[in-house]
Amino acid sequence: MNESIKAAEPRRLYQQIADQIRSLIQAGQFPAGARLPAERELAQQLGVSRPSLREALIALEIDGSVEIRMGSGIYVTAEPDRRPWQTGSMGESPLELMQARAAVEGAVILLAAAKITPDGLKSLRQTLDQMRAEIAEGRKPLDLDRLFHLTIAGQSGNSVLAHIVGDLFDERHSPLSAQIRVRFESPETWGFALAEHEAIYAALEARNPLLAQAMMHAHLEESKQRWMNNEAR
Amino acid sequence: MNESIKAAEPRRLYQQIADQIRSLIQAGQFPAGARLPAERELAQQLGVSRPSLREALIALEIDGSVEIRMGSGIYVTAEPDRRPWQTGSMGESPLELMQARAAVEGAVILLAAAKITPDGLKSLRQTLDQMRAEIAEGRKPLDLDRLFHLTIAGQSGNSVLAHIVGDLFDERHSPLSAQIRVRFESPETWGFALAEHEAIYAALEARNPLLAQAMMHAHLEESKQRWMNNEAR
DNA sequence: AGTGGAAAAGTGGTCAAGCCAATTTTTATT
DNA sequence: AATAAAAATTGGCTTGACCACTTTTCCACT
Repeated sequence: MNESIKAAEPRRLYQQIADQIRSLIQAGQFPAGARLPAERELAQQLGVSRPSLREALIALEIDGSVEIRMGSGIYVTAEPDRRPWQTGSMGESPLELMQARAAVEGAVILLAAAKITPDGLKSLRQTLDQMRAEIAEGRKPLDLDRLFHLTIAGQSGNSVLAHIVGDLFDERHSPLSAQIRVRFESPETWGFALAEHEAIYAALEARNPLLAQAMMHAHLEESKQRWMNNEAR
Repeated sequence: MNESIKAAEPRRLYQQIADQIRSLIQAGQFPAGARLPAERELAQQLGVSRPSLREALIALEIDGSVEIRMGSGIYVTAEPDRRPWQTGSMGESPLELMQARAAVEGAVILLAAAKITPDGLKSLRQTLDQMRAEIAEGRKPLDLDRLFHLTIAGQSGNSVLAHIVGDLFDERHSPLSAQIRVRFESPETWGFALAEHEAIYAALEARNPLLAQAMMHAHLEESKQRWMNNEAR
Protein backbone atom coordinates (compact mmCIF):
# COMPACT_ATOMS: atom_id res chain seq x y z
CA MET A 1 0.00 0.00 0.00
CA ASN A 2 2.68 2.47 -0.96
CA GLU A 3 0.53 4.41 -3.30
CA SER A 4 1.54 8.03 -3.03
CA ILE A 5 -0.89 10.55 -4.31
CA LYS A 6 0.32 12.22 -7.42
CA ALA A 7 0.40 15.98 -7.01
CA ALA A 8 -0.23 16.59 -10.70
CA GLU A 9 -4.00 16.43 -10.38
CA PRO A 10 -6.04 19.58 -10.01
CA ARG A 11 -8.35 17.92 -7.52
CA ARG A 12 -8.02 18.58 -3.87
CA LEU A 13 -5.97 16.08 -2.03
CA TYR A 14 -8.73 15.13 0.35
CA GLN A 15 -10.91 14.14 -2.57
CA GLN A 16 -8.16 12.02 -4.03
CA ILE A 17 -7.50 10.33 -0.74
CA ALA A 18 -11.20 9.72 -0.17
CA ASP A 19 -11.54 8.21 -3.61
CA GLN A 20 -8.56 6.00 -3.02
CA ILE A 21 -9.96 4.73 0.21
CA ARG A 22 -13.32 4.15 -1.42
CA SER A 23 -11.57 2.11 -4.06
CA LEU A 24 -9.86 0.03 -1.43
CA ILE A 25 -13.17 -0.56 0.28
CA GLN A 26 -14.82 -1.45 -2.99
CA ALA A 27 -11.98 -3.78 -3.89
CA GLY A 28 -12.55 -5.69 -0.71
CA GLN A 29 -9.32 -4.76 1.01
CA PHE A 30 -11.43 -3.30 3.79
CA PRO A 31 -14.67 -5.22 3.89
CA ALA A 32 -17.78 -3.95 5.59
CA GLY A 33 -17.27 -3.74 9.29
CA ALA A 34 -13.50 -3.82 8.99
CA ARG A 35 -11.33 -1.42 10.87
CA LEU A 36 -9.02 0.76 8.84
CA PRO A 37 -5.44 1.26 9.95
CA ALA A 38 -4.90 3.99 12.49
CA GLU A 39 -4.83 7.50 11.10
CA ARG A 40 -1.12 7.89 11.66
CA GLU A 41 -0.37 4.62 9.96
CA LEU A 42 -2.79 5.06 7.11
CA ALA A 43 -1.50 8.53 6.41
CA GLN A 44 2.00 7.17 6.25
CA GLN A 45 0.99 4.33 4.02
CA LEU A 46 -0.78 6.69 1.64
CA GLY A 47 2.10 9.12 1.76
CA VAL A 48 0.07 12.07 2.97
CA SER A 49 -0.14 14.09 6.13
CA ARG A 50 -2.51 13.12 8.86
CA PRO A 51 -4.63 16.29 8.65
CA SER A 52 -5.12 15.67 4.95
CA LEU A 53 -6.21 12.16 5.68
CA ARG A 54 -8.57 13.48 8.30
CA GLU A 55 -10.15 15.76 5.76
CA ALA A 56 -10.70 12.80 3.51
CA LEU A 57 -12.21 10.84 6.35
CA ILE A 58 -14.68 13.66 6.93
CA ALA A 59 -15.84 13.26 3.38
CA LEU A 60 -16.09 9.52 3.78
CA GLU A 61 -17.96 9.89 7.03
CA ILE A 62 -20.41 12.25 5.44
CA ASP A 63 -21.12 9.92 2.57
CA GLY A 64 -21.58 7.08 4.97
CA SER A 65 -18.64 4.97 3.86
CA VAL A 66 -16.94 4.95 7.23
CA GLU A 67 -17.73 5.47 10.85
CA ILE A 68 -15.16 7.17 13.03
CA ARG A 69 -15.01 6.21 16.67
CA MET A 70 -12.77 8.21 18.91
CA GLY A 71 -10.21 6.13 20.72
CA SER A 72 -11.24 3.07 18.81
CA GLY A 73 -10.67 3.50 15.11
CA ILE A 74 -12.21 4.03 11.75
CA TYR A 75 -14.63 1.40 10.60
CA VAL A 76 -16.01 0.66 7.20
CA THR A 77 -19.72 0.91 7.60
CA ALA A 78 -21.78 -2.15 7.13
CA GLU A 79 -23.32 -0.21 4.30
CA PRO A 80 -23.65 -3.05 1.90
CA ASP A 81 -25.74 -4.64 4.55
CA ARG A 82 -27.58 -1.44 5.21
CA ARG A 83 -28.58 -0.91 1.66
CA PRO A 84 -29.89 -4.23 0.55
CA TRP A 85 -30.97 -2.77 -2.70
CA GLN A 86 -27.39 -2.65 -3.77
CA THR A 87 -27.37 -6.36 -3.97
CA GLY A 88 -29.76 -5.99 -6.84
CA SER A 89 -29.84 -3.45 -9.59
CA MET A 90 -26.83 -1.58 -10.76
CA GLY A 91 -26.62 2.10 -10.11
CA GLU A 92 -29.11 4.73 -10.97
CA SER A 93 -30.36 5.51 -14.34
CA PRO A 94 -32.34 8.34 -15.80
CA LEU A 95 -35.31 6.01 -15.89
CA GLU A 96 -35.02 5.40 -12.19
CA LEU A 97 -34.72 9.09 -11.62
CA MET A 98 -37.84 9.63 -13.61
CA GLN A 99 -39.70 6.96 -11.73
CA ALA A 100 -38.63 8.49 -8.48
CA ARG A 101 -39.80 11.88 -9.64
CA ALA A 102 -43.13 10.44 -10.64
CA ALA A 103 -43.53 8.88 -7.23
CA VAL A 104 -42.49 11.91 -5.26
CA GLU A 105 -43.89 14.67 -7.40
CA GLY A 106 -47.10 12.70 -7.76
CA ALA A 107 -47.47 12.65 -4.00
CA VAL A 108 -46.39 16.25 -3.67
CA ILE A 109 -48.85 17.60 -6.16
CA LEU A 110 -51.73 15.96 -4.31
CA LEU A 111 -50.86 18.10 -1.34
CA ALA A 112 -50.19 21.15 -3.45
CA ALA A 113 -53.50 21.03 -5.27
CA ALA A 114 -55.34 21.09 -2.00
CA LYS A 115 -53.42 24.00 -0.59
CA ILE A 116 -52.46 26.13 -3.50
CA THR A 117 -52.63 29.87 -2.92
CA PRO A 118 -53.52 32.65 -5.32
CA ASP A 119 -49.92 33.77 -5.12
CA GLY A 120 -48.79 30.29 -5.96
CA LEU A 121 -51.00 30.19 -9.01
CA LYS A 122 -49.84 33.63 -10.02
CA SER A 123 -46.24 32.57 -9.73
CA LEU A 124 -46.87 29.47 -11.81
CA ARG A 125 -48.71 31.55 -14.40
CA GLN A 126 -45.75 33.87 -14.67
CA THR A 127 -43.34 31.00 -14.98
CA LEU A 128 -45.36 29.49 -17.79
CA ASP A 129 -45.54 32.79 -19.62
CA GLN A 130 -41.82 33.23 -19.29
CA MET A 131 -41.25 29.72 -20.53
CA ARG A 132 -43.38 30.46 -23.57
CA ALA A 133 -41.34 33.56 -24.28
CA GLU A 134 -38.04 31.71 -23.94
CA ILE A 135 -39.16 28.93 -26.21
CA ALA A 136 -40.37 31.45 -28.76
CA GLU A 137 -36.90 32.95 -28.77
CA GLY A 138 -35.32 29.56 -29.31
CA ARG A 139 -33.93 29.29 -25.81
CA LYS A 140 -34.11 26.36 -23.44
CA PRO A 141 -36.10 27.33 -20.35
CA LEU A 142 -34.22 25.06 -17.99
CA ASP A 143 -34.34 27.32 -14.98
CA LEU A 144 -37.96 28.08 -15.55
CA ASP A 145 -38.79 24.40 -15.88
CA ARG A 146 -37.12 23.89 -12.57
CA LEU A 147 -38.89 26.83 -11.04
CA PHE A 148 -42.24 25.49 -12.18
CA HIS A 149 -41.71 22.15 -10.50
CA LEU A 150 -40.21 23.60 -7.37
CA THR A 151 -42.96 26.15 -7.00
CA ILE A 152 -45.48 23.35 -7.04
CA ALA A 153 -43.42 21.52 -4.47
CA GLY A 154 -43.36 24.62 -2.37
CA GLN A 155 -47.10 24.86 -2.50
CA SER A 156 -47.35 21.48 -0.81
CA GLY A 157 -46.61 23.33 2.39
CA ASN A 158 -44.09 20.68 3.33
CA SER A 159 -40.56 21.91 3.12
CA VAL A 160 -39.08 18.48 3.53
CA LEU A 161 -40.87 17.33 0.41
CA ALA A 162 -39.98 20.51 -1.35
CA HIS A 163 -36.38 19.92 -0.49
CA ILE A 164 -36.53 16.42 -1.87
CA VAL A 165 -38.05 17.62 -5.13
CA GLY A 166 -35.33 20.19 -5.44
CA ASP A 167 -32.69 17.57 -4.85
CA LEU A 168 -34.31 15.31 -7.38
CA PHE A 169 -34.39 18.05 -9.90
CA ASP A 170 -30.77 18.80 -9.29
CA GLU A 171 -30.06 15.08 -9.37
CA ARG A 172 -28.46 15.12 -5.99
CA HIS A 173 -29.65 11.64 -5.23
CA SER A 174 -26.89 10.12 -7.16
CA PRO A 175 -24.50 9.01 -4.49
CA LEU A 176 -21.35 9.50 -6.44
CA SER A 177 -21.60 8.28 -9.91
CA ALA A 178 -24.21 10.18 -11.79
CA GLN A 179 -22.33 13.30 -12.62
CA ILE A 180 -24.05 13.06 -15.95
CA ARG A 181 -26.58 15.80 -16.11
CA VAL A 182 -29.62 14.27 -17.68
CA ARG A 183 -31.68 16.57 -19.77
CA PHE A 184 -35.01 15.01 -20.57
CA GLU A 185 -36.22 17.68 -22.95
CA SER A 186 -34.54 18.46 -26.20
CA PRO A 187 -34.71 21.68 -28.17
CA GLU A 188 -37.64 20.44 -30.19
CA THR A 189 -39.74 19.18 -27.36
CA TRP A 190 -40.05 22.15 -25.04
CA GLY A 191 -43.30 23.06 -26.69
CA PHE A 192 -44.81 19.77 -25.68
CA ALA A 193 -43.48 20.12 -22.18
CA LEU A 194 -44.98 23.56 -21.93
CA ALA A 195 -48.36 22.25 -23.00
CA GLU A 196 -48.15 19.61 -20.32
CA HIS A 197 -47.23 22.24 -17.77
CA GLU A 198 -50.30 24.15 -18.83
CA ALA A 199 -52.44 21.10 -18.18
CA ILE A 200 -50.89 20.73 -14.75
CA TYR A 201 -51.53 24.38 -14.07
CA ALA A 202 -55.16 24.08 -15.12
CA ALA A 203 -55.71 21.17 -12.75
CA LEU A 204 -54.09 23.10 -9.92
CA GLU A 205 -56.20 26.11 -10.72
CA ALA A 206 -59.24 23.85 -10.53
CA ARG A 207 -57.88 22.60 -7.20
CA ASN A 208 -58.35 19.04 -8.35
CA PRO A 209 -55.70 16.93 -6.65
CA LEU A 210 -56.27 13.70 -8.56
CA LEU A 211 -56.39 15.44 -11.91
CA ALA A 212 -53.28 17.37 -11.05
CA GLN A 213 -51.53 14.17 -10.10
CA ALA A 214 -52.62 12.52 -13.31
CA MET A 215 -51.37 15.46 -15.31
CA MET A 216 -48.05 15.43 -13.51
CA HIS A 217 -47.66 11.73 -14.06
CA ALA A 218 -48.55 12.18 -17.73
CA HIS A 219 -46.03 14.97 -18.08
CA LEU A 220 -43.23 13.00 -16.51
CA GLU A 221 -44.10 9.91 -18.55
CA GLU A 222 -44.15 11.88 -21.79
CA SER A 223 -40.92 13.53 -20.83
CA LYS A 224 -39.38 10.13 -20.26
CA GLN A 225 -40.66 8.85 -23.58
CA ARG A 226 -39.28 11.87 -25.37
CA TRP A 227 -35.94 11.31 -23.72
CA MET A 228 -35.90 7.66 -24.68
CA ASN A 229 -36.76 8.51 -28.23
CA ASN A 230 -34.00 11.06 -28.22
CA GLU A 231 -31.52 8.60 -26.79
CA ALA A 232 -32.46 5.96 -29.30
CA ARG A 233 -31.10 8.14 -32.08
CA MET B 1 -19.09 37.12 15.69
CA ASN B 2 -17.31 36.08 18.82
CA GLU B 3 -19.20 32.93 19.24
CA SER B 4 -16.81 30.36 20.53
CA ILE B 5 -17.79 26.80 20.15
CA LYS B 6 -18.63 25.19 23.42
CA ALA B 7 -16.55 22.12 23.98
CA ALA B 8 -19.17 20.50 26.16
CA GLU B 9 -21.06 18.94 23.23
CA PRO B 10 -20.44 15.39 22.29
CA ARG B 11 -20.61 16.20 18.61
CA ARG B 12 -17.49 16.60 16.63
CA LEU B 13 -16.21 20.09 16.38
CA TYR B 14 -16.29 20.20 12.60
CA GLN B 15 -19.98 19.44 12.66
CA GLN B 16 -20.61 22.19 15.16
CA ILE B 17 -18.63 24.66 13.16
CA ALA B 18 -20.36 23.68 9.94
CA ASP B 19 -23.73 24.08 11.57
CA GLN B 20 -22.79 27.45 12.90
CA ILE B 21 -21.70 28.64 9.51
CA ARG B 22 -24.88 27.27 7.99
CA SER B 23 -26.81 29.27 10.53
CA LEU B 24 -24.94 32.40 9.62
CA ILE B 25 -25.67 31.81 5.96
CA GLN B 26 -29.32 31.16 6.66
CA ALA B 27 -29.54 34.24 8.85
CA GLY B 28 -28.37 36.33 5.95
CA GLN B 29 -25.03 37.32 7.38
CA PHE B 30 -23.43 35.75 4.36
CA PRO B 31 -25.87 36.02 1.51
CA ALA B 32 -25.66 33.90 -1.59
CA GLY B 33 -22.61 34.70 -3.57
CA ALA B 34 -20.92 36.39 -0.64
CA ARG B 35 -17.35 35.68 0.27
CA LEU B 36 -16.69 34.39 3.76
CA PRO B 37 -13.84 35.84 5.78
CA ALA B 38 -10.49 34.25 5.17
CA GLU B 39 -9.88 30.93 6.89
CA ARG B 40 -7.42 32.38 9.36
CA GLU B 41 -9.76 35.19 10.27
CA LEU B 42 -12.88 33.09 10.40
CA ALA B 43 -11.17 30.51 12.57
CA GLN B 44 -10.13 33.23 14.95
CA GLN B 45 -13.58 34.74 15.01
CA LEU B 46 -15.15 31.39 15.75
CA GLY B 47 -12.51 30.61 18.32
CA VAL B 48 -11.32 27.41 16.70
CA SER B 49 -8.20 26.26 14.98
CA ARG B 50 -7.82 26.63 11.28
CA PRO B 51 -7.60 22.91 10.55
CA SER B 52 -10.84 22.39 12.43
CA LEU B 53 -12.46 25.11 10.41
CA ARG B 54 -11.14 23.50 7.27
CA GLU B 55 -12.76 20.23 8.24
CA ALA B 56 -16.04 22.06 8.62
CA LEU B 57 -15.60 23.70 5.27
CA ILE B 58 -15.13 20.28 3.70
CA ALA B 59 -18.52 19.32 5.03
CA LEU B 60 -20.05 22.53 3.78
CA GLU B 61 -18.45 22.09 0.39
CA ILE B 62 -19.80 18.59 0.14
CA ASP B 63 -23.32 19.65 0.96
CA GLY B 64 -23.11 22.43 -1.57
CA SER B 65 -23.36 25.34 0.84
CA VAL B 66 -20.04 26.86 -0.11
CA GLU B 67 -17.53 26.82 -2.87
CA ILE B 68 -13.85 26.97 -2.01
CA ARG B 69 -11.51 28.65 -4.46
CA MET B 70 -7.81 28.39 -3.82
CA GLY B 71 -6.11 31.73 -3.51
CA SER B 72 -9.42 33.53 -3.74
CA GLY B 73 -11.69 32.61 -0.88
CA ILE B 74 -14.72 30.75 0.25
CA TYR B 75 -17.98 31.68 -1.39
CA VAL B 76 -21.53 30.99 -0.39
CA THR B 77 -23.21 29.21 -3.24
CA ALA B 78 -26.15 30.79 -5.01
CA GLU B 79 -28.38 28.11 -3.60
CA PRO B 80 -30.88 30.15 -1.57
CA ASP B 81 -32.05 31.90 -4.67
CA ARG B 82 -32.99 28.65 -6.21
CA ARG B 83 -35.53 27.70 -3.58
CA PRO B 84 -38.66 29.81 -3.96
CA TRP B 85 -40.48 27.85 -1.31
CA GLN B 86 -38.38 29.48 1.30
CA THR B 87 -40.38 32.59 0.90
CA GLY B 88 -43.27 30.72 2.42
CA SER B 89 -43.44 28.35 5.30
CA MET B 90 -41.07 28.45 8.18
CA GLY B 91 -38.70 25.64 8.84
CA GLU B 92 -39.37 21.99 9.12
CA SER B 93 -41.02 20.17 11.88
CA PRO B 94 -41.28 16.56 12.84
CA LEU B 95 -44.79 16.62 11.52
CA GLU B 96 -43.58 17.74 8.15
CA LEU B 97 -40.98 15.04 8.20
CA MET B 98 -43.65 12.52 8.97
CA GLN B 99 -45.87 13.80 6.22
CA ALA B 100 -42.99 13.60 3.81
CA ARG B 101 -42.28 10.06 4.87
CA ALA B 102 -45.91 9.13 4.39
CA ALA B 103 -45.85 10.57 0.90
CA VAL B 104 -42.60 9.01 -0.14
CA GLU B 105 -42.79 5.69 1.65
CA GLY B 106 -46.37 5.36 0.56
CA ALA B 107 -45.30 5.65 -3.05
CA VAL B 108 -42.30 3.46 -2.52
CA ILE B 109 -44.16 0.60 -0.95
CA LEU B 110 -46.55 0.47 -3.92
CA LEU B 111 -43.59 -0.37 -6.07
CA ALA B 112 -42.07 -2.68 -3.52
CA ALA B 113 -45.19 -4.75 -3.05
CA ALA B 114 -45.30 -5.45 -6.75
CA LYS B 115 -41.71 -6.51 -6.97
CA ILE B 116 -40.80 -8.02 -3.65
CA THR B 117 -38.51 -11.02 -3.81
CA PRO B 118 -38.37 -14.07 -1.59
CA ASP B 119 -35.02 -12.82 -0.31
CA GLY B 120 -36.58 -9.48 0.46
CA LEU B 121 -39.35 -11.09 2.46
CA LYS B 122 -36.83 -13.26 4.23
CA SER B 123 -34.77 -10.27 5.15
CA LEU B 124 -37.80 -8.44 6.46
CA ARG B 125 -38.83 -11.49 8.42
CA GLN B 126 -35.43 -11.65 10.04
CA THR B 127 -35.49 -7.98 10.85
CA LEU B 128 -38.85 -8.31 12.53
CA ASP B 129 -37.69 -11.26 14.55
CA GLN B 130 -34.62 -9.40 15.66
CA MET B 131 -36.73 -6.42 16.58
CA ARG B 132 -38.91 -8.62 18.69
CA ALA B 133 -35.88 -9.97 20.47
CA GLU B 134 -34.47 -6.52 21.11
CA ILE B 135 -37.75 -5.25 22.46
CA ALA B 136 -38.05 -8.29 24.70
CA GLU B 137 -34.66 -7.43 26.15
CA GLY B 138 -35.72 -3.88 26.80
CA ARG B 139 -33.62 -2.40 24.04
CA LYS B 140 -34.63 0.12 21.41
CA PRO B 141 -34.37 -1.44 17.97
CA LEU B 142 -33.47 1.76 16.18
CA ASP B 143 -31.13 0.25 13.65
CA LEU B 144 -33.54 -2.56 12.96
CA ASP B 145 -36.41 -0.14 12.51
CA ARG B 146 -34.30 1.66 9.99
CA LEU B 147 -33.33 -1.55 8.28
CA PHE B 148 -36.95 -2.57 7.99
CA HIS B 149 -37.91 0.61 6.22
CA LEU B 150 -34.85 0.69 4.04
CA THR B 151 -35.23 -2.91 3.03
CA ILE B 152 -38.71 -2.13 1.79
CA ALA B 153 -37.37 0.86 -0.05
CA GLY B 154 -34.74 -1.32 -1.60
CA GLN B 155 -37.32 -3.74 -2.83
CA SER B 156 -38.86 -0.96 -4.89
CA GLY B 157 -36.07 -1.59 -7.34
CA ASN B 158 -35.43 2.12 -7.59
CA SER B 159 -32.23 3.16 -5.96
CA VAL B 160 -33.03 6.83 -6.19
CA LEU B 161 -36.14 6.31 -4.11
CA ALA B 162 -34.29 4.04 -1.77
CA HIS B 163 -31.71 6.72 -1.29
CA ILE B 164 -34.39 9.27 -0.52
CA VAL B 165 -35.98 7.03 2.06
CA GLY B 166 -32.62 6.53 3.66
CA ASP B 167 -32.04 10.22 3.77
CA LEU B 168 -35.48 10.77 5.22
CA PHE B 169 -34.87 8.20 7.86
CA ASP B 170 -31.60 9.79 8.75
CA GLU B 171 -33.32 13.16 8.65
CA ARG B 172 -30.91 14.52 6.13
CA HIS B 173 -33.53 16.69 4.53
CA SER B 174 -33.45 19.24 7.24
CA PRO B 175 -31.30 22.02 5.93
CA LEU B 176 -30.28 23.46 9.22
CA SER B 177 -32.82 23.34 11.89
CA ALA B 178 -33.66 19.76 12.57
CA GLN B 179 -30.57 18.86 14.44
CA ILE B 180 -33.09 17.59 16.87
CA ARG B 181 -33.03 13.90 16.42
CA VAL B 182 -36.63 13.08 16.38
CA ARG B 183 -37.47 9.75 17.78
CA PHE B 184 -41.04 8.94 17.05
CA GLU B 185 -41.16 5.83 19.16
CA SER B 186 -40.64 5.79 22.87
CA PRO B 187 -39.56 2.88 25.02
CA GLU B 188 -43.13 1.90 25.67
CA THR B 189 -44.37 2.01 22.13
CA TRP B 190 -42.00 -0.22 20.25
CA GLY B 191 -44.38 -3.07 20.70
CA PHE B 192 -47.05 -1.22 18.81
CA ALA B 193 -44.61 -0.27 16.09
CA LEU B 194 -43.59 -3.87 15.76
CA ALA B 195 -47.19 -4.96 15.35
CA GLU B 196 -47.62 -2.38 12.63
CA HIS B 197 -44.49 -3.63 10.94
CA GLU B 198 -45.96 -7.10 11.02
CA ALA B 199 -49.08 -5.82 9.27
CA ILE B 200 -46.93 -4.19 6.63
CA TYR B 201 -45.00 -7.39 6.22
CA ALA B 202 -48.17 -9.40 5.83
CA ALA B 203 -49.41 -7.10 3.09
CA LEU B 204 -46.09 -7.34 1.30
CA GLU B 205 -46.12 -11.09 1.63
CA ALA B 206 -49.58 -11.03 0.09
CA ARG B 207 -48.14 -8.81 -2.64
CA ASN B 208 -50.98 -6.39 -2.21
CA PRO B 209 -49.70 -2.92 -3.08
CA LEU B 210 -52.70 -0.93 -1.92
CA LEU B 211 -52.97 -2.82 1.34
CA ALA B 212 -49.27 -2.42 1.93
CA GLN B 213 -49.55 1.28 1.29
CA ALA B 214 -52.49 1.56 3.65
CA MET B 215 -50.57 -0.33 6.31
CA MET B 216 -47.54 1.88 5.88
CA HIS B 217 -49.65 5.00 6.06
CA ALA B 218 -51.37 3.65 9.17
CA HIS B 219 -48.02 2.85 10.76
CA LEU B 220 -46.61 6.27 10.10
CA GLU B 221 -49.80 7.96 11.26
CA GLU B 222 -49.88 5.95 14.47
CA SER B 223 -46.24 6.67 14.99
CA LYS B 224 -46.92 10.35 14.61
CA GLN B 225 -49.80 10.21 17.04
CA ARG B 226 -47.69 8.37 19.58
CA TRP B 227 -45.02 10.99 19.22
CA MET B 228 -47.51 13.80 19.64
CA ASN B 229 -48.95 12.17 22.72
CA ASN B 230 -45.48 11.77 24.04
CA GLU B 231 -44.64 15.39 23.34
CA ALA B 232 -47.82 16.60 25.00
CA ARG B 233 -46.58 15.29 28.34
C1' DA C 1 -2.97 59.81 -17.94
C1' DG C 2 -3.21 55.09 -19.21
C1' DT C 3 -1.35 50.47 -19.61
C1' DG C 4 1.33 46.43 -18.79
C1' DG C 5 4.28 43.76 -16.04
C1' DA C 6 6.46 42.58 -11.78
C1' DA C 7 6.35 42.37 -6.92
C1' DA C 8 3.92 42.13 -2.76
C1' DA C 9 0.12 40.76 -0.19
C1' DG C 10 -3.51 37.75 0.68
C1' DT C 11 -5.74 33.29 0.48
C1' DG C 12 -6.28 28.41 0.46
C1' DG C 13 -3.54 23.69 0.61
C1' DT C 14 -0.71 20.73 2.94
C1' DC C 15 2.55 19.31 6.31
C1' DA C 16 4.85 18.37 10.97
C1' DA C 17 4.67 18.14 15.76
C1' DG C 18 2.48 18.28 20.06
C1' DC C 19 -0.96 17.56 23.62
C1' DC C 20 -5.67 16.03 25.19
C1' DA C 21 -9.77 12.79 25.45
C1' DA C 22 -11.62 8.23 24.74
C1' DT C 23 -11.03 3.38 24.14
C1' DT C 24 -8.59 -0.86 24.25
C1' DT C 25 -5.08 -3.78 25.92
C1' DT C 26 -1.94 -5.22 29.28
C1' DT C 27 -0.45 -5.81 33.88
C1' DA C 28 -0.95 -6.25 38.72
C1' DT C 29 -3.66 -7.51 42.59
C1' DT C 30 -6.97 -10.16 45.03
C1' DA D 1 -10.28 -16.57 37.48
C1' DA D 2 -11.96 -12.00 38.14
C1' DT D 3 -11.30 -7.23 38.86
C1' DA D 4 -9.02 -2.91 38.97
C1' DA D 5 -5.35 -0.02 37.61
C1' DA D 6 -1.86 1.27 34.44
C1' DA D 7 -0.15 1.57 29.92
C1' DA D 8 -0.73 1.77 25.15
C1' DT D 9 -3.34 2.97 21.26
C1' DT D 10 -6.41 5.74 18.76
C1' DG D 11 -8.94 9.73 17.28
C1' DG D 12 -9.64 15.06 18.27
C1' DC D 13 -7.85 19.34 18.20
C1' DT D 14 -4.27 23.01 18.28
C1' DT D 15 -0.11 25.59 16.91
C1' DG D 16 3.05 26.81 13.61
C1' DA D 17 5.28 26.60 9.23
C1' DC D 18 5.87 26.51 4.32
C1' DC D 19 4.02 26.06 -0.48
C1' DA D 20 0.86 27.11 -4.52
C1' DC D 21 -2.40 30.10 -6.42
C1' DT D 22 -4.94 34.49 -6.88
C1' DT D 23 -5.57 39.28 -6.25
C1' DT D 24 -3.93 43.76 -5.41
C1' DT D 25 -0.54 47.21 -5.50
C1' DC D 26 3.29 49.52 -7.29
C1' DC D 27 6.39 51.06 -10.75
C1' DA D 28 8.14 51.80 -15.27
C1' DC D 29 7.11 52.89 -19.83
C1' DT D 30 4.52 54.95 -23.51
